[in-house]
Amino acid sequence: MGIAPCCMVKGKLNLPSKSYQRIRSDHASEVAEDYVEAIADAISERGVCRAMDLVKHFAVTHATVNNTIARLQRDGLVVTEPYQPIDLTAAGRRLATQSRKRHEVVESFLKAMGVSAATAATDSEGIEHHVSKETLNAMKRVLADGWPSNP
Amino acid sequence: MGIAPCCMVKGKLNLPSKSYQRIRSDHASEVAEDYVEAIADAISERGVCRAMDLVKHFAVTHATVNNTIARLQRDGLVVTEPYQPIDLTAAGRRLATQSRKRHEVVESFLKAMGVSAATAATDSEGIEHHVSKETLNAMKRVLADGWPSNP
DNA sequence: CGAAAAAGTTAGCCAGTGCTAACTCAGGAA
DNA sequence: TTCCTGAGTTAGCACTGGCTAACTTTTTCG
Repeated sequence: MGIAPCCMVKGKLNLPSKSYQRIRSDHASEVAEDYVEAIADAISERGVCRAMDLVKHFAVTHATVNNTIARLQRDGLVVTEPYQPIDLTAAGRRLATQSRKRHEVVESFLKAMGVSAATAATDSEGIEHHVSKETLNAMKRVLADGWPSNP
Repeated sequence: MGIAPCCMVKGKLNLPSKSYQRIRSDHASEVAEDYVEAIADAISERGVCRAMDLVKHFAVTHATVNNTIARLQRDGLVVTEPYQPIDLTAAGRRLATQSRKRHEVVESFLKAMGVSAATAATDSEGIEHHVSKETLNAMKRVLADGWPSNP
C-alpha cells in the first residue's frame, strides 16, 4: 500500500503485545472492499458502474470517489479510463465475491440471532471486515447446525 | 471531532443510501476507545499509565502516542502534563468502562460460539467498535438464554 | 443544432494516524 | 558530580480519505 505496515520498523518485524496494528492498518483495505463490492453490485444490477453510482452509494462527493478509484486502480483492483465506466480486474472481482460472501454470512447470522433487518444490515457493514476465517466458519456452523451446546 | 461529519454537506443532512459514512468517520473514535481502555488497564494494573505503556501495548512509537494523547486531551478524555503520567477524565473513564464491557460481551460471545480463545481475542478487538446496542443485547440474550430457536 | 444539465476531472485544503530525527529532561551508576 | 540511558517532546514528512471550487466533457432535451 505504499506505506510500510505499522508493524514493520526498519524492515524488522516488531512483534506487538496485541493485534492492534492489524486493525488500524487494515482501514484502507476495508474501504477497498466496500468499493469493489459496490462496483460489482452496480455492474450486476445495471450492466456498468459509473462514478455517480458510487457517489450515491457511499454518499461522498465526485472528487472523493475519483481519489479512491485512482488508488484502487493503482493497486490493481479496478480499471477505468477517462469518461468511461469503471470495471473490476480479476483480482477486484475475486475480492468482491469474497467480501460479499462474508457479508452475507454475517448479516444472516445477525438476523438469525434476533437482530432486526435494519440493524443487521448496518452492523454487518462494519463487522464483516473484522471477522476471521475461523469466526466466519463458526457462524456458518451455527446457521447450519444451531448453537454449539444444543443438539 | 473538529471536522464536520462526512454526512454533513453545507450544514444540510445528506441522507445516505446506506450507512457507510458512520463506519468511516468512526475510525478516530475507535482509536480513542482503544486508548482509553488501555490507559484504564494500565492504571488498574500498575497504578499509573506512562506513555511507554501505550508504546508497548500498541506497538507504535513515542511520537505517535504523544500525538494521539494530545488529541484525546483536546477532546476531553485524558489529562496529562509534561513528564507526568497520563490520567483519564470522568468522560474518559466512562468511555473506558463502556468499551470494556462491550468488549467482554463480544469476546465471551465468540468463545461461546466455539471460536478459539486466541481468535476470539483478536476478532473482538475489531468487532467491538461496530456492534450496536441492539446487537450487543442480542449477544447478551444468547449468552444468557441460548440461541433464539432453541428452548 | 445548440444550450443546459449531468458527469467527470483537477487542484488545493484539512484532519487523522503513522513514521524518523533530533532534541530535552530525569535518574542512576561510576 | 558527571555522564549515560531511557522517557518525553517537537518538528517535519507521507498516506488515506474526506471536502470545496473551478473546470472540461458528455449527454440530453427543447
